[in-house]
Amino acid sequence: MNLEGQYDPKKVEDKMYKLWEDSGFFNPDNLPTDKRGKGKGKSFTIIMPPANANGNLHAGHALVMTIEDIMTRYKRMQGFRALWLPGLDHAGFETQVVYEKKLEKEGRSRFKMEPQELYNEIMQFTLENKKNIEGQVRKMGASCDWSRQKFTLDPDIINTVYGTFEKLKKDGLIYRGKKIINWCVKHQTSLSDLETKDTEKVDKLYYLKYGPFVIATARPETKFGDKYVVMHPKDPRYAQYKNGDKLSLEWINGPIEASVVKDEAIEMEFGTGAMTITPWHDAVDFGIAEKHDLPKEQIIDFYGKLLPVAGEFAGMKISEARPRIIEKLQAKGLVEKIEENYKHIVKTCYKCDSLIEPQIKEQWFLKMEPLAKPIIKAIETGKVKFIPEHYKKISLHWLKNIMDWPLSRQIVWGIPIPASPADKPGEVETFDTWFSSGQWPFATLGFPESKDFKTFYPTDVMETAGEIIFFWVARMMMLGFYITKKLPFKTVYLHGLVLDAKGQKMSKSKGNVINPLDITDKYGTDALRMGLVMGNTPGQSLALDENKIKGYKNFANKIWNASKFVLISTQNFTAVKKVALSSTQKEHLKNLKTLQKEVTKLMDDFKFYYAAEKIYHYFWHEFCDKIIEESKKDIASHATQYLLLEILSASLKMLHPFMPFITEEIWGQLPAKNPSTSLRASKNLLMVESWNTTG
RNA sequence: GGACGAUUAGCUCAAUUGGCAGAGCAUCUCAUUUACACUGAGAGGGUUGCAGGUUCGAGUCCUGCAUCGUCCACCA
Repeated sequence: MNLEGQYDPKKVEDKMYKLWEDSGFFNPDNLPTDKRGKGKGKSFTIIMPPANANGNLHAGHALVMTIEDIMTRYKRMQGFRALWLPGLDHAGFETQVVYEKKLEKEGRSRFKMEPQELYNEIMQFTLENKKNIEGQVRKMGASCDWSRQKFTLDPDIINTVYGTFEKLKKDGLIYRGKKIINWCVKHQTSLSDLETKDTEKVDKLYYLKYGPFVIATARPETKFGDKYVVMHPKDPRYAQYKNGDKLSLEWINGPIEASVVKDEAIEMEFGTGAMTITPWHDAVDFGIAEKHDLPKEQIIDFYGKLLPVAGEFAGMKISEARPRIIEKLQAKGLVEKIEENYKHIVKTCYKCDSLIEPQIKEQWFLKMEPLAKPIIKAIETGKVKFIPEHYKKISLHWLKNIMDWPLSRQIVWGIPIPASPADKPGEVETFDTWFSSGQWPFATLGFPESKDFKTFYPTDVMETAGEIIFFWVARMMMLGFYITKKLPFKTVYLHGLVLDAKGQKMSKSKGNVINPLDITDKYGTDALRMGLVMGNTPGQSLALDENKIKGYKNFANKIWNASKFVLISTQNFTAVKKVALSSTQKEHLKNLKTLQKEVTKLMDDFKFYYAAEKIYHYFWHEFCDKIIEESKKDIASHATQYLLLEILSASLKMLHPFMPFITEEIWGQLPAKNPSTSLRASKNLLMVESWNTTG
């Protein structure tokens, strides 16, 4: 009897993980083939969202590991050939940003480094993190198949990515366009719309005299080249002006000739209802210029400084130039009024919060509409199931309004875009990192020829954060379907954010970050896993309270002690053919079976929070508080001992997906295979035991 | 401006899809070494955000409103 004292996770976890890993059962090819369960050797696949190899495991990862491990262990016990394929993402821009911060601390800068030198350093950094994260994933008890682990920069993955790019090109879906993009001046790269965020800013709104018109602008520094004044065709105030009218007027640096353009894009209510356009530095203006075939001129360079067109202001930064330009305009009597406290929304870089400067740049774009079409249909006809369901609407809305995807990033850390005629010789152009991760399910399984692809694709469940539904999930569906003609997964399960105990978003600046490894150290992995799954409905954010986890540590100890009692009390238990159960005992077994059915259904419905609660409640308040207490009256009875062993073993099975370490440890100490009960402990690991086989 | 979610015990959340509103934590009372004090027995705590409607029956379905949150599109 080794169940001494209290449950000590430290004595069990590392040892147990090694035992599992050495068993080879994380690899579905090694699973026992004599399964009788529901799965009967069918495959079950989850591709792990590849963790960014640029830091440590955070609470969100811990949640991913917990939910996906629960699914995988459950299906494995049901007799499926369960594959959970782990991976890591080079996470292009994200990682480069992390590394740049590191460089900054060391007083260095990426712009003073040779691209290859920078690439090599980041690779080194990434490989170190990769090792780190692999250890942390193991610590969470993840039963994933390490032999199939993939990294987004593996040669075969890169090949797949290039193959997709070629095919897209051949089908006319890739084009090189000179379009307006989001430019981060600090990071010196373009960003997709998803990589920018909106920030409210208070500025001044300047009303400037532009010939007979008054135009409102918050950005006078972009106005040097403005030669078109636009108004709504139905605006009665400007009825006298016709599209194409020319007029001469005095502007910032002298007289110019301007033309009138009429366009519905103008809001009559805003400002004066008339505006000039700067197609190079504003998305709306760009659209108007495209529509009317107007010339576009760059005013601000890629470092945020004014170009020679600004005359005396050339070379100045925006912040420096703006007040001086206004001074000059005031001196010329061209400022009608200045509205203070003008609140508006500006785009900022989602990493560094600096203002996005829209720029026109030649880039690779992917036409999304043809890719989105079949996915819209698939979602509408229910070919893919969303959990929770409302993500269906969210996805459809996005897909139906989809924009072309700018694929180019001006960073070294990533997969280089092949044969890229970059704007300047020597300029780097790599794929947006989501272009490679968007191909993850089929790329990791070795599309098109490998046996794995044929066996495990399409995958069963894509479990990831609701936050990245557009970034990743939608794109995986589009690229996956485009390449393989099949949707990459049948079910999308989206979890919410993990928040701190007060429901606040965790952030380094707030200092409320909960490190899952600290929790594991303090309370054990099983307790953390329970804390992450209990009360966690899909899609909803979860407040992670340390007290809650402490409660599940107590539960682990409860399991430990109850098992101890059962094992000590049944030391002399011997098998007989017929067990003479009392009617109460029969009732207990019947209730157990009912519970098994309920839990199985809840697991099948992805209601892990509810299944966990059922088992928890049953084990503690039914088995421990009632059945064990009752048993003390006639603990010597054969039937009583049989009942205790039966319920204990069935409970361990149901608990295993949630609390794998403690249940496996106790399972190993149950009496050896016994023909009169369903116990068959000595040969098999619990992780490959059959899910429901009591009675 | 559009969409989506949330609103249930002091706190965090359930309620297996229309059938007796329930858990954990917290609080209070009792038990005092029991397999387990990381414990046990019990108690208090609710007009399910508001106003209507459908129904034998509504936390659940319908309509409107309020508050909080998230996402999308945007005004120079």
